[in-house]
Amino acid sequence: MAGRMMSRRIMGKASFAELKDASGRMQIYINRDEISSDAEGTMYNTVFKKLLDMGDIIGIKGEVFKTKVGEESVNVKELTVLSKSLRPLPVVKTDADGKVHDAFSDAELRYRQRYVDLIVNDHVKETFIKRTKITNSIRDFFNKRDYLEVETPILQPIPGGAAARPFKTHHNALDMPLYLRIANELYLKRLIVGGFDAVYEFSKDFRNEGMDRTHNPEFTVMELYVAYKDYLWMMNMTEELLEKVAMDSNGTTEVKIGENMVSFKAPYARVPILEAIKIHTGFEVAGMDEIALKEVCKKVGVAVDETMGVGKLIDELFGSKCEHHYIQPTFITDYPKEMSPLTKEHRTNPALTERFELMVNGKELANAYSELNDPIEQRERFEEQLKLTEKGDDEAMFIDQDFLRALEYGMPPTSGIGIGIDRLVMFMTNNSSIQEVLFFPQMRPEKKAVEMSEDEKAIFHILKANSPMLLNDLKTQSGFSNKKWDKTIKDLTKKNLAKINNTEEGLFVELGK
RNA sequence: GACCUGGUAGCUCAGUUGGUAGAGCACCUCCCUUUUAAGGAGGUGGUCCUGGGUUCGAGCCCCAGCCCGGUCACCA
Repeated sequence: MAGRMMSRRIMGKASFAELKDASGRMQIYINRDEISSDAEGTMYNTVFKKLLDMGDIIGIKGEVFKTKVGEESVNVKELTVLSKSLRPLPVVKTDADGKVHDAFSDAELRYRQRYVDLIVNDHVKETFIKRTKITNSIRDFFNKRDYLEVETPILQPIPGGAAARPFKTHHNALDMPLYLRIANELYLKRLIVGGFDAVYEFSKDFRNEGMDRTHNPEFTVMELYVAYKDYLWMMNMTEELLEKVAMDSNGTTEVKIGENMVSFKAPYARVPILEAIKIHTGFEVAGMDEIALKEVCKKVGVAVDETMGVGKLIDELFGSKCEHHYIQPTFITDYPKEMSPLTKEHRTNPALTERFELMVNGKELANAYSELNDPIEQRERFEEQLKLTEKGDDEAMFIDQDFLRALEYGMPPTSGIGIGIDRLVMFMTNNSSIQEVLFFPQMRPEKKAVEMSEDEKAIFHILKANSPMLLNDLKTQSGFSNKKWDKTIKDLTKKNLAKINNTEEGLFVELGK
């Protein structure tokens, strides 16, 4: 067997050590005379005792036996050094009481050096294994129903399908801007137009917005579209899916999330959003216009501003007064039209749409619609969004003409859903931070300390006191010879510590960034 | 973006009123043949986040900044 040495106890001519591989840890027993072929016991005394450290990777051959204490161990007959660790490994030890000593727990180091985190913190590896179990469970559920997993563009000319600020980039050959997708919804619907009955995609989406413990600039959403279904059908499917995911990942439908026990056992409560607002604020807001809604917001202490339309106001009311109440999985349904430009009008109330969001532990986990498939109405809804943009809402949606053209060829009645995979994994693994469920969460780059020579420091200090300054003045003040000056200023600019600007008034030197 | 913590050895952390920089683990040296959180003895190891200031003297006090975390704001 082979693995990384995670602990070592040397007792004269015999030693115990622990080897760790992907499947776990195993104790090994090493005896000087059994692994050394020469009289000096080189392999044991020099190699094992002196040259090897914790964290080194070794291979062994030997026989399994039980020690006096009853611990299953391998009696090593042959030892091979496979790989040396040059950096000391943080050693985490757990005592008989289960108390952890010297945990590698600094969040910054753990995220920046996830490889170390994974070596020494076994529970971290468990989280990511569970993450894969969850996505496998979802794939399994869909594939058994013959839903087709597809891939759609990440680089999009028009960032559509959601309301968010995109990352922008540029394609040189085509000389055009491209955006990293904020959603893949409009592409999946094009595929439904194309004749697939059900398509899904695990989509890495990108949003250029704030970061906190539930938001990372890149994150994963699973989106599914099924033709000839509506949002009522989708609620039933969602219940079934989440019940299975909970069973496959945790072996139970009862999951502990923070302080709460959450049951993913179907069915889930269904509450219309206006009903929820009535329950938690006491106001009946159905049919209210913008002015009346702003009144209500003021009364219950929700901040409003000029750019907010009816949709956003209701969203705010729900977000700040209701959302956190829904701990057990609950479908919040029938959102007002203004908030849902891609959703089909409600079958009994034209002010509403056939949409639901699934709330779990007070957070949104999924968002689904009966999709709007009327191209004429879709165009009108987009135009309303455009008006919102003009009003100052910088997140209202762009108009995607090609998507409208696709709809004009006819899209069957369809229901779609997006499930936040990172959030789902956070729930199923009881983590409160998205950084704990992403291998490599986004971090600020590490600051590198730039080393300066004495000469460089001297010039840097003069410059720092008076930047920008004329190049000739700086040279004179430094008192350096021509050659020394030339070398020093070139090195400083190379390290981006200084910058030379050629302007009409002459050559200036300023501090770099 | 605002506010609040924190930043000291490879890791986890102490550091008193401002007066020589500390512990445990890791690492190095020595002793020990079935041990167990970490057997015993000795040793190496520091940009106390950075830059200014106050002071005879700063890890500690003051100012500015950097970075992590948290709360809020923003954000389907």
